[in-house]
Amino acid sequence: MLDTLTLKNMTEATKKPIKTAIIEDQDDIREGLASLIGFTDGFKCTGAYKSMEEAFEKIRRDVPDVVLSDIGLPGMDGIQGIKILKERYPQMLILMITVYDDDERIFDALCAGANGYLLKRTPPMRLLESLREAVDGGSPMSPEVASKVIKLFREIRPPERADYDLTPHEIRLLKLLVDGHNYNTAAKELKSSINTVKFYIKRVYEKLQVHSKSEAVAKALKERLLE
Amino acid sequence: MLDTLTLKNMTEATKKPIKTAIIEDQDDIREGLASLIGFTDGFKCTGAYKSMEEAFEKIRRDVPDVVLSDIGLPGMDGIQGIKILKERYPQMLILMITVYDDDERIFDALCAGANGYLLKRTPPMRLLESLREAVDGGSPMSPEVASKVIKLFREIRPPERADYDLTPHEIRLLKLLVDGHNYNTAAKELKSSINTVKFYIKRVYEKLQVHSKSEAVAKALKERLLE
DNA sequence: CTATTAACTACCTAAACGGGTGATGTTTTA
DNA sequence: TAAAACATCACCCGTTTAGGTAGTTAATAG
Repeated sequence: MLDTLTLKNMTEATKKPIKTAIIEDQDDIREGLASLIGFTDGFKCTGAYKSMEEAFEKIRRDVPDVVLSDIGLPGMDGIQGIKILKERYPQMLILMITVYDDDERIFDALCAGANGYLLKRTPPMRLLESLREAVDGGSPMSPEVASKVIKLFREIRPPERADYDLTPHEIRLLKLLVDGHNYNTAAKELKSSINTVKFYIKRVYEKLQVHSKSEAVAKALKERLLE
Repeated sequence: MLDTLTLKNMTEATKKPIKTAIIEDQDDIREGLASLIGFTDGFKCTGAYKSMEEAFEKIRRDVPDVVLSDIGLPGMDGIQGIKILKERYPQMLILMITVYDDDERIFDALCAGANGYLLKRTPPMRLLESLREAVDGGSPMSPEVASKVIKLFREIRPPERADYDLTPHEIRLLKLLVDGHNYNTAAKELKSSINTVKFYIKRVYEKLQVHSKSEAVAKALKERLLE
Protein backbone atom coordinates (compact mmCIF):
# COMPACT_ATOMS: atom_id res chain seq x y z
CA MET A 1 0.00 0.00 0.00
CA LEU A 2 2.77 2.40 0.81
CA ASP A 3 4.26 1.75 -2.61
CA THR A 4 1.13 2.56 -4.49
CA LEU A 5 0.68 5.72 -2.49
CA THR A 6 4.21 6.83 -3.12
CA LEU A 7 3.86 6.01 -6.77
CA LYS A 8 0.63 7.96 -7.00
CA ASN A 9 2.20 10.96 -5.35
CA MET A 10 5.15 10.80 -7.66
CA THR A 11 3.11 10.66 -10.79
CA GLU A 12 0.99 13.53 -9.63
CA ALA A 13 4.15 15.36 -8.72
CA THR A 14 5.64 14.90 -12.12
CA LYS A 15 2.48 16.11 -13.73
CA LYS A 16 2.05 19.24 -11.72
CA PRO A 17 3.57 20.14 -8.38
CA ILE A 18 1.35 22.04 -5.95
CA LYS A 19 2.47 25.63 -5.91
CA THR A 20 2.47 26.84 -2.34
CA ALA A 21 3.17 30.21 -0.73
CA ILE A 22 3.78 30.88 2.94
CA ILE A 23 2.83 33.90 4.99
CA GLU A 24 4.38 33.70 8.44
CA ASP A 25 6.37 36.24 10.40
CA GLN A 26 8.55 33.96 12.52
CA ASP A 27 11.74 33.31 10.58
CA ASP A 28 12.38 29.77 11.78
CA ILE A 29 8.88 28.56 11.11
CA ARG A 30 8.66 30.26 7.76
CA GLU A 31 11.95 28.83 6.62
CA GLY A 32 11.12 25.42 7.99
CA LEU A 33 7.88 25.31 6.06
CA ALA A 34 9.58 26.57 2.93
CA SER A 35 12.20 23.84 3.15
CA LEU A 36 9.67 21.13 3.84
CA ILE A 37 7.58 22.13 0.87
CA GLY A 38 10.48 22.98 -1.39
CA PHE A 39 12.27 19.71 -0.88
CA THR A 40 9.26 17.43 -1.16
CA ASP A 41 8.38 15.95 -4.52
CA GLY A 42 5.03 17.12 -5.75
CA PHE A 43 5.25 20.46 -4.00
CA LYS A 44 6.86 23.74 -4.90
CA CYS A 45 7.31 26.77 -2.72
CA THR A 46 6.68 29.89 -4.79
CA GLY A 47 7.08 32.42 -2.02
CA ALA A 48 7.59 32.93 1.70
CA TYR A 49 6.46 36.25 3.08
CA LYS A 50 6.75 37.90 6.47
CA SER A 51 3.56 39.90 6.28
CA MET A 52 0.36 40.30 4.35
CA GLU A 53 1.63 43.54 2.95
CA GLU A 54 4.67 41.79 1.53
CA ALA A 55 2.50 39.01 0.17
CA PHE A 56 0.15 41.41 -1.58
CA GLU A 57 3.09 42.98 -3.30
CA LYS A 58 4.99 39.89 -4.38
CA ILE A 59 2.43 37.16 -4.74
CA ARG A 60 1.33 38.33 -8.15
CA ARG A 61 4.67 37.33 -9.65
CA ASP A 62 3.79 33.69 -9.25
CA VAL A 63 0.29 33.05 -8.02
CA PRO A 64 0.27 29.85 -5.94
CA ASP A 65 -2.38 27.14 -5.79
CA VAL A 66 -2.40 27.24 -2.04
CA VAL A 67 -1.41 29.78 0.59
CA LEU A 68 -0.39 28.71 4.06
CA SER A 69 -1.01 31.69 6.29
CA ASP A 70 -0.47 32.51 9.92
CA ILE A 71 -3.05 34.60 11.78
CA GLY A 72 -0.87 36.60 14.14
CA LEU A 73 1.11 38.81 11.80
CA PRO A 74 2.71 42.25 12.12
CA GLY A 75 0.59 44.86 10.39
CA MET A 76 -2.53 43.43 8.84
CA ASP A 77 -3.62 40.25 10.59
CA GLY A 78 -4.08 37.00 8.73
CA ILE A 79 -7.85 36.92 8.78
CA GLN A 80 -8.21 40.38 7.31
CA GLY A 81 -5.50 39.52 4.84
CA ILE A 82 -6.99 36.33 3.45
CA LYS A 83 -10.26 38.12 2.93
CA ILE A 84 -8.43 40.43 0.55
CA LEU A 85 -6.46 37.61 -1.05
CA LYS A 86 -9.68 35.71 -1.72
CA GLU A 87 -11.14 38.74 -3.40
CA ARG A 88 -8.15 39.17 -5.67
CA TYR A 89 -7.58 35.49 -6.37
CA PRO A 90 -10.90 33.72 -5.82
CA GLN A 91 -9.61 30.36 -7.02
CA MET A 92 -6.64 30.39 -4.67
CA LEU A 93 -6.92 28.01 -1.73
CA ILE A 94 -6.07 29.19 1.74
CA LEU A 95 -5.04 27.19 4.76
CA MET A 96 -4.59 28.85 8.10
CA ILE A 97 -1.73 27.57 10.20
CA THR A 98 -1.74 29.05 13.63
CA VAL A 99 -1.45 28.48 17.34
CA TYR A 100 -4.87 29.95 18.00
CA ASP A 101 -7.66 27.48 18.46
CA ASP A 102 -10.35 29.68 19.93
CA ASP A 103 -13.86 29.52 18.51
CA GLU A 104 -13.83 33.14 17.51
CA ARG A 105 -10.79 32.96 15.28
CA ILE A 106 -11.71 29.65 13.74
CA PHE A 107 -15.12 30.98 12.89
CA ASP A 108 -13.82 34.23 11.49
CA ALA A 109 -11.09 32.59 9.43
CA LEU A 110 -13.45 30.10 7.81
CA CYS A 111 -15.98 32.80 7.10
CA ALA A 112 -13.26 34.99 5.65
CA GLY A 113 -12.60 32.31 3.07
CA ALA A 114 -10.09 29.89 4.58
CA ASN A 115 -10.37 26.41 3.09
CA GLY A 116 -8.79 24.73 6.07
CA TYR A 117 -7.43 25.39 9.51
CA LEU A 118 -4.34 23.71 10.91
CA LEU A 119 -2.65 24.10 14.24
CA LYS A 120 1.07 24.75 14.25
CA ARG A 121 1.84 21.49 15.94
CA THR A 122 0.57 19.62 12.87
CA PRO A 123 3.24 17.09 11.90
CA PRO A 124 5.01 17.77 8.58
CA MET A 125 3.53 14.78 6.78
CA ARG A 126 0.04 15.73 7.80
CA LEU A 127 0.69 19.24 6.61
CA LEU A 128 1.72 18.05 3.17
CA GLU A 129 -1.31 15.79 3.03
CA SER A 130 -3.45 18.75 3.94
CA LEU A 131 -2.09 20.76 1.05
CA ARG A 132 -3.00 17.96 -1.31
CA GLU A 133 -6.37 17.49 0.32
CA ALA A 134 -7.13 21.16 -0.17
CA VAL A 135 -6.20 20.96 -3.85
CA ASP A 136 -8.48 17.96 -4.17
CA GLY A 137 -11.41 19.99 -2.90
CA GLY A 138 -11.26 19.03 0.75
CA SER A 139 -11.07 21.15 3.85
CA PRO A 140 -8.29 19.87 6.08
CA MET A 141 -8.59 20.70 9.73
CA SER A 142 -6.70 19.64 12.79
CA PRO A 143 -8.80 17.26 14.86
CA GLU A 144 -9.33 19.78 17.65
CA VAL A 145 -10.45 22.32 15.12
CA ALA A 146 -12.85 19.93 13.42
CA SER A 147 -14.27 19.21 16.82
CA LYS A 148 -14.84 22.87 17.54
CA VAL A 149 -16.33 23.50 14.15
CA ILE A 150 -18.89 20.81 14.79
CA LYS A 151 -19.55 22.14 18.25
CA LEU A 152 -20.15 25.61 16.83
CA PHE A 153 -22.27 24.04 14.16
CA ARG A 154 -24.57 22.52 16.74
CA GLU A 155 -24.84 25.69 18.71
CA ILE A 156 -26.04 27.69 15.79
CA ARG A 157 -29.25 25.85 15.08
CA PRO A 158 -30.63 24.01 18.05
CA PRO A 159 -33.39 26.23 19.47
CA GLU A 160 -35.78 23.27 19.01
CA ARG A 161 -38.78 25.38 18.41
CA ALA A 162 -41.35 25.10 21.14
CA ASP A 163 -44.89 24.54 20.01
CA TYR A 164 -47.61 26.86 21.15
CA ASP A 165 -50.41 25.29 19.11
CA LEU A 166 -50.80 28.29 16.91
CA THR A 167 -53.23 27.82 14.07
CA PRO A 168 -52.12 28.71 10.54
CA HIS A 169 -54.32 31.75 10.74
CA GLU A 170 -52.72 32.89 13.96
CA ILE A 171 -49.30 32.39 12.46
CA ARG A 172 -50.21 34.50 9.46
CA LEU A 173 -51.34 37.21 11.82
CA LEU A 174 -48.18 36.97 13.87
CA LYS A 175 -46.13 37.37 10.71
CA LEU A 176 -47.95 40.56 9.89
CA LEU A 177 -47.16 41.93 13.32
CA VAL A 178 -43.52 40.99 12.86
CA ASP A 179 -43.58 42.87 9.59
CA GLY A 180 -44.65 45.98 11.40
CA HIS A 181 -48.38 46.00 10.76
CA ASN A 182 -50.78 47.44 13.27
CA TYR A 183 -54.30 46.14 13.86
CA ASN A 184 -55.74 48.22 11.07
CA THR A 185 -53.37 47.36 8.28
CA ALA A 186 -53.25 43.75 9.39
CA ALA A 187 -57.04 43.62 9.22
CA LYS A 188 -57.01 44.93 5.68
CA GLU A 189 -54.33 42.45 4.76
CA LEU A 190 -56.42 39.61 6.12
CA LYS A 191 -59.60 41.09 4.69
CA SER A 192 -61.37 41.08 8.01
CA SER A 193 -62.43 43.65 10.54
CA ILE A 194 -60.11 45.19 13.03
CA ASN A 195 -62.15 43.66 15.79
CA THR A 196 -61.56 40.20 14.45
CA VAL A 197 -57.89 40.88 14.38
CA LYS A 198 -58.00 42.07 17.94
CA PHE A 199 -59.89 38.99 18.93
CA TYR A 200 -57.32 36.65 17.44
CA ILE A 201 -54.41 38.61 18.77
CA LYS A 202 -55.78 38.13 22.24
CA ARG A 203 -55.72 34.41 21.70
CA VAL A 204 -52.20 34.54 20.37
CA TYR A 205 -51.13 36.46 23.46
CA GLU A 206 -52.73 33.87 25.69
CA LYS A 207 -51.02 31.05 23.88
CA LEU A 208 -47.64 32.74 23.92
CA GLN A 209 -48.14 34.04 27.44
CA VAL A 210 -47.29 37.60 26.51
CA HIS A 211 -49.00 40.91 27.01
CA SER A 212 -47.92 43.13 24.18
CA LYS A 213 -47.28 43.20 20.50
CA SER A 214 -43.56 43.58 20.89
CA GLU A 215 -43.31 40.71 23.33
CA ALA A 216 -45.16 38.54 20.87
CA VAL A 217 -42.88 39.63 18.05
CA ALA A 218 -39.79 38.98 20.15
CA LYS A 219 -40.98 35.54 21.13
CA ALA A 220 -41.95 34.65 17.58
CA LEU A 221 -38.56 35.63 16.26
CA LYS A 222 -36.50 34.18 19.08
CA GLU A 223 -38.25 30.85 18.99
CA ARG A 224 -38.64 30.71 15.23
CA LEU A 225 -42.37 30.23 15.37
CA LEU A 226 -42.80 31.47 11.82
CA GLU A 227 -42.33 29.26 8.77
CA MET B 1 8.18 6.51 11.39
CA LEU B 2 5.98 3.62 10.53
CA ASP B 3 7.58 1.66 13.33
CA THR B 4 6.93 4.26 15.95
CA LEU B 5 3.35 4.56 14.83
CA THR B 6 2.84 0.84 14.94
CA LEU B 7 4.48 0.67 18.29
CA LYS B 8 2.34 3.44 19.61
CA ASN B 9 -0.79 1.76 18.35
CA MET B 10 0.23 -1.50 19.92
CA THR B 11 0.89 -0.03 23.30
CA GLU B 12 -2.40 1.75 23.24
CA ALA B 13 -4.00 -1.44 22.07
CA THR B 14 -2.58 -3.41 24.90
CA LYS B 15 -3.75 -0.86 27.35
CA LYS B 16 -7.28 -0.60 26.15
CA PRO B 17 -8.69 -1.53 22.76
CA ILE B 18 -11.33 0.76 21.33
CA LYS B 19 -14.68 -0.91 21.74
CA THR B 20 -16.67 -0.37 18.57
CA ALA B 21 -20.20 -1.31 17.57
CA ILE B 22 -21.62 -1.25 14.06
CA ILE B 23 -25.13 -0.44 12.91
CA GLU B 24 -25.55 -1.23 9.23
CA ASP B 25 -28.21 -3.16 7.41
CA GLN B 26 -26.22 -4.47 4.42
CA ASP B 27 -24.78 -7.81 5.40
CA ASP B 28 -21.55 -7.60 3.40
CA ILE B 29 -20.64 -4.14 4.62
CA ARG B 30 -21.54 -4.89 8.20
CA GLU B 31 -19.51 -8.07 8.25
CA GLY B 32 -16.64 -6.42 6.44
CA LEU B 33 -16.47 -3.67 9.02
CA ALA B 34 -16.78 -6.14 11.85
CA SER B 35 -13.87 -8.17 10.49
CA LEU B 36 -11.72 -5.14 9.89
CA ILE B 37 -12.25 -3.88 13.41
CA GLY B 38 -12.22 -7.27 15.05
CA PHE B 39 -8.95 -8.34 13.50
CA THR B 40 -7.04 -5.13 14.02
CA ASP B 41 -4.95 -4.70 17.13
CA GLY B 42 -6.20 -1.91 19.32
CA PHE B 43 -9.80 -2.32 18.27
CA LYS B 44 -12.56 -4.61 19.38
CA CYS B 45 -15.94 -5.10 17.81
CA THR B 46 -18.55 -5.44 20.55
CA GLY B 47 -21.58 -5.71 18.32
CA ALA B 48 -22.86 -5.53 14.76
CA TYR B 49 -26.52 -4.72 14.37
CA LYS B 50 -28.86 -4.59 11.39
CA SER B 51 -31.13 -1.88 12.72
CA MET B 52 -31.46 0.75 15.40
CA GLU B 53 -34.11 -1.31 17.07
CA GLU B 54 -31.72 -4.24 17.36
CA ALA B 55 -28.97 -1.95 18.61
CA PHE B 56 -31.18 -0.43 21.29
CA GLU B 57 -31.94 -3.88 22.57
CA LYS B 58 -28.49 -5.41 22.52
CA ILE B 59 -26.06 -2.56 22.92
CA ARG B 60 -26.53 -2.37 26.67
CA ARG B 61 -24.84 -5.73 27.09
CA ASP B 62 -21.52 -4.22 26.21
CA VAL B 63 -21.61 -0.47 25.73
CA PRO B 64 -19.01 0.52 23.13
CA ASP B 65 -16.73 3.54 23.07
CA VAL B 66 -17.70 4.32 19.51
CA VAL B 67 -20.64 3.46 17.29
CA LEU B 68 -20.28 3.36 13.54
CA SER B 69 -23.75 3.90 12.14
CA ASP B 70 -25.31 3.99 8.72
CA ILE B 71 -28.06 6.48 7.97
CA GLY B 72 -30.29 4.53 5.63
CA LEU B 73 -31.65 1.77 7.82
CA PRO B 74 -34.84 -0.26 7.84
CA GLY B 75 -37.22 0.97 10.51
CA MET B 76 -35.87 3.92 12.41
CA ASP B 77 -33.33 5.85 10.37
CA GLY B 78 -29.80 6.46 11.60
CA ILE B 79 -30.18 10.12 12.42
CA GLN B 80 -33.23 9.61 14.59
CA GLY B 81 -31.51 6.64 16.14
CA ILE B 82 -28.29 8.32 17.16
CA LYS B 83 -30.29 11.07 18.79
CA ILE B 84 -31.74 8.44 21.08
CA LEU B 85 -28.41 6.69 21.58
CA LYS B 86 -26.81 9.98 22.59
CA GLU B 87 -29.52 10.52 25.15
CA ARG B 88 -29.06 7.11 26.68
CA TYR B 89 -25.28 7.05 26.49
CA PRO B 90 -24.10 10.66 26.38
CA GLN B 91 -20.43 9.74 26.57
CA MET B 92 -20.65 7.35 23.63
CA LEU B 93 -19.04 8.60 20.44
CA ILE B 94 -20.89 8.27 17.16
CA LEU B 95 -19.53 8.24 13.66
CA MET B 96 -21.84 8.20 10.69
CA ILE B 97 -20.75 6.08 7.78
CA THR B 98 -22.98 6.52 4.80
CA VAL B 99 -23.25 7.09 1.09
CA TYR B 100 -25.24 10.27 1.55
CA ASP B 101 -23.28 13.48 1.28
CA ASP B 102 -26.08 15.99 0.96
CA ASP B 103 -26.02 19.12 3.09
CA GLU B 104 -29.27 18.27 4.75
CA ARG B 105 -28.23 14.93 6.14
CA ILE B 106 -24.78 16.06 7.16
CA PHE B 107 -26.30 18.96 9.00
CA ASP B 108 -28.95 16.87 10.70
CA ALA B 109 -26.56 14.11 11.71
CA LEU B 110 -24.07 16.48 13.30
CA CYS B 111 -26.82 18.33 15.11
CA ALA B 112 -28.26 15.04 16.29
CA GLY B 113 -24.99 14.35 18.05
CA ALA B 114 -22.71 12.62 15.55
CA ASN B 115 -19.04 13.19 16.33
CA GLY B 116 -17.93 12.54 12.80
CA TYR B 117 -19.17 11.80 9.32
CA LEU B 118 -17.50 9.38 6.94
CA LEU B 119 -18.45 8.36 3.44
CA LYS B 120 -18.62 4.66 2.70
CA ARG B 121 -15.78 4.81 0.27
CA THR B 122 -13.42 5.72 3.11
CA PRO B 123 -10.41 3.39 2.92
CA PRO B 124 -10.10 0.89 5.79
CA MET B 125 -6.97 2.45 7.25
CA ARG B 126 -8.55 5.86 7.29
CA LEU B 127 -11.60 4.42 8.98
CA LEU B 128 -9.54 2.92 11.77
CA GLU B 129 -7.67 6.20 12.17
CA SER B 130 -11.00 7.94 12.38
CA LEU B 131 -12.12 5.72 15.22
CA ARG B 132 -8.98 6.57 17.11
CA GLU B 133 -9.29 10.24 16.26
CA ALA B 134 -12.83 10.26 17.63
CA VAL B 135 -11.68 8.66 20.87
CA ASP B 136 -8.96 11.30 21.12
CA GLY B 137 -11.57 14.03 20.99
CA GLY B 138 -11.46 14.81 17.30
CA SER B 139 -14.21 14.89 14.73
CA PRO B 140 -13.16 12.86 11.71
CA MET B 141 -14.84 13.77 8.46
CA SER B 142 -14.28 12.72 4.89
CA PRO B 143 -12.72 15.58 2.94
CA GLU B 144 -15.88 16.22 0.92
CA VAL B 145 -17.88 16.36 4.10
CA ALA B 146 -15.47 18.73 5.80
CA SER B 147 -15.74 20.92 2.76
CA LYS B 148 -19.49 20.98 2.93
CA VAL B 149 -19.51 21.64 6.62
CA ILE B 150 -17.37 24.68 6.07
CA LYS B 151 -19.55 25.80 3.20
CA LEU B 152 -22.64 25.50 5.40
CA PHE B 153 -20.75 27.27 8.12
CA ARG B 154 -20.18 30.27 5.88
CA GLU B 155 -23.78 30.37 4.79
CA ILE B 156 -25.03 30.58 8.33
CA ARG B 157 -22.84 33.61 8.84
CA PRO B 158 -24.89 36.35 10.45
CA PRO B 159 -26.10 38.65 7.69
CA GLU B 160 -23.32 41.23 8.06
CA ARG B 161 -25.05 43.27 10.66
CA ALA B 162 -25.93 46.70 9.39
CA ASP B 163 -24.86 49.54 11.60
CA TYR B 164 -27.36 52.11 12.69
CA ASP B 165 -24.98 54.05 14.92
CA LEU B 166 -26.81 53.13 18.06
CA THR B 167 -25.11 54.29 21.23
CA PRO B 168 -24.52 51.78 24.03
CA HIS B 169 -27.29 53.44 25.93
CA GLU B 170 -29.72 53.10 23.07
CA ILE B 171 -28.78 49.48 22.70
CA ARG B 172 -29.45 48.84 26.36
CA LEU B 173 -32.84 50.42 25.93
CA LEU B 174 -33.56 48.37 22.85
CA LYS B 175 -32.72 45.23 24.76
CA LEU B 176 -35.22 46.13 27.42
CA LEU B 177 -37.91 46.55 24.79
CA VAL B 178 -36.99 43.18 23.31
CA ASP B 179 -37.34 41.70 26.77
CA GLY B 180 -40.90 42.94 26.95
CA HIS B 181 -40.50 46.09 29.00
CA ASN B 182 -42.79 49.04 28.51
CA TYR B 183 -41.71 52.65 28.94
CA ASN B 184 -42.40 52.62 32.64
CA THR B 185 -40.56 49.50 33.64
CA ALA B 186 -37.74 50.33 31.25
CA ALA B 187 -37.42 53.72 32.90
CA LYS B 188 -37.16 52.13 36.32
CA GLU B 189 -34.63 49.67 35.01
CA LEU B 190 -32.52 52.51 33.66
CA LYS B 191 -33.17 54.63 36.72
CA SER B 192 -34.45 57.54 34.72
CA SER B 193 -37.79 59.15 34.06
CA ILE B 194 -40.31 57.81 31.63
CA ASN B 195 -39.96 60.97 29.60
CA THR B 196 -36.29 60.40 29.13
CA VAL B 197 -36.99 56.91 27.97
CA LYS B 198 -39.55 58.17 25.50
CA PHE B 199 -37.08 60.72 24.28
CA TYR B 200 -34.41 58.13 23.56
CA ILE B 201 -36.85 55.73 22.02
CA LYS B 202 -37.79 58.38 19.52
CA ARG B 203 -34.18 58.63 18.49
CA VAL B 204 -33.88 54.90 18.21
CA TYR B 205 -36.93 54.85 15.96
CA GLU B 206 -35.42 57.54 13.77
CA LYS B 207 -32.15 55.69 13.48
CA LEU B 208 -33.82 52.39 12.71
CA GLN B 209 -36.43 54.03 10.49
CA VAL B 210 -39.33 52.41 12.29
CA HIS B 211 -42.49 53.72 13.86
CA SER B 212 -43.39 51.33 16.62
CA LYS B 213 -41.98 49.30 19.42
CA SER B 214 -42.62 46.01 17.71
CA GLU B 215 -41.02 47.11 14.47
CA ALA B 216 -37.97 48.14 16.43
CA VAL B 217 -37.89 44.82 18.23
CA ALA B 218 -38.28 42.92 14.99
CA LYS B 219 -35.49 44.87 13.33
CA ALA B 220 -33.20 44.49 16.31
CA LEU B 221 -33.68 40.74 16.38
CA LYS B 222 -33.58 40.17 12.65
CA GLU B 223 -30.43 42.20 12.14
CA ARG B 224 -28.76 41.11 15.36
CA LEU B 225 -28.24 44.63 16.59
CA LEU B 226 -27.88 43.47 20.18
CA GLU B 227 -24.54 42.21 21.47
C1' DC C 1 -84.66 20.27 16.36
C1' DT C 2 -82.01 22.23 19.86
C1' DA C 3 -77.50 22.72 22.01
C1' DT C 4 -72.89 23.52 21.06
C1' DT C 5 -69.21 25.26 18.90
C1' DA C 6 -66.36 27.95 15.76
C1' DA C 7 -65.55 32.05 13.36
C1' DC C 8 -66.26 36.62 13.18
C1' DT C 9 -67.83 41.17 14.67
C1' DA C 10 -68.75 44.99 17.88
C1' DC C 11 -68.12 48.24 21.76
C1' DC C 12 -65.87 50.01 25.98
C1' DT C 13 -62.19 51.66 29.08
C1' DA C 14 -57.79 52.36 30.77
C1' DA C 15 -53.29 52.16 29.67
C1' DA C 16 -49.52 52.51 26.57
C1' DC C 17 -47.57 54.55 22.66
C1' DG C 18 -45.79 57.97 18.81
C1' DG C 19 -44.71 62.27 17.58
C1' DG C 20 -44.40 66.96 18.54
C1' DT C 21 -42.26 71.08 21.24
C1' DG C 22 -39.51 72.97 24.60
C1' DA C 23 -36.84 73.62 29.21
C1' DT C 24 -33.02 72.58 31.98
C1' DG C 25 -28.40 71.78 33.23
C1' DT C 26 -23.56 69.79 31.95
C1' DT C 27 -19.79 68.72 28.99
C1' DT C 28 -17.13 69.39 24.88
C1' DT C 29 -15.38 72.03 21.50
C1' DA C 30 -13.92 75.85 18.95
C1' DT D 1 -15.24 81.99 27.19
C1' DA D 2 -18.89 81.53 24.12
C1' DA D 3 -21.04 78.26 21.23
C1' DA D 4 -22.36 73.92 20.27
C1' DA D 5 -23.50 69.42 21.63
C1' DC D 6 -25.35 66.39 24.89
C1' DA D 7 -28.14 64.28 28.52
C1' DT D 8 -32.13 64.63 31.13
C1' DC D 9 -36.77 65.74 31.91
C1' DA D 10 -41.62 67.63 31.04
C1' DC D 11 -46.21 68.34 28.83
C1' DC D 12 -49.55 67.76 25.05
C1' DC D 13 -52.57 65.27 22.00
C1' DG D 14 -54.27 62.03 19.06
C1' DT D 15 -53.75 57.08 18.07
C1' DT D 16 -52.97 52.34 19.16
C1' DT D 17 -53.19 48.58 22.21
C1' DA D 18 -54.74 45.25 25.92
C1' DG D 19 -58.22 43.15 27.95
C1' DG D 20 -62.92 42.52 29.00
C1' DT D 21 -67.76 41.59 27.62
C1' DA D 22 -71.09 40.36 24.34
C1' DG D 23 -73.76 39.61 19.95
C1' DT D 24 -74.20 37.43 15.25
C1' DT D 25 -74.01 33.83 11.90
C1' DA D 26 -73.14 29.15 10.18
C1' DA D 27 -71.99 24.64 10.67
C1' DT D 28 -72.03 20.46 13.79
C1' DA D 29 -73.50 17.19 16.83
C1' DG D 30 -76.45 14.99 19.90
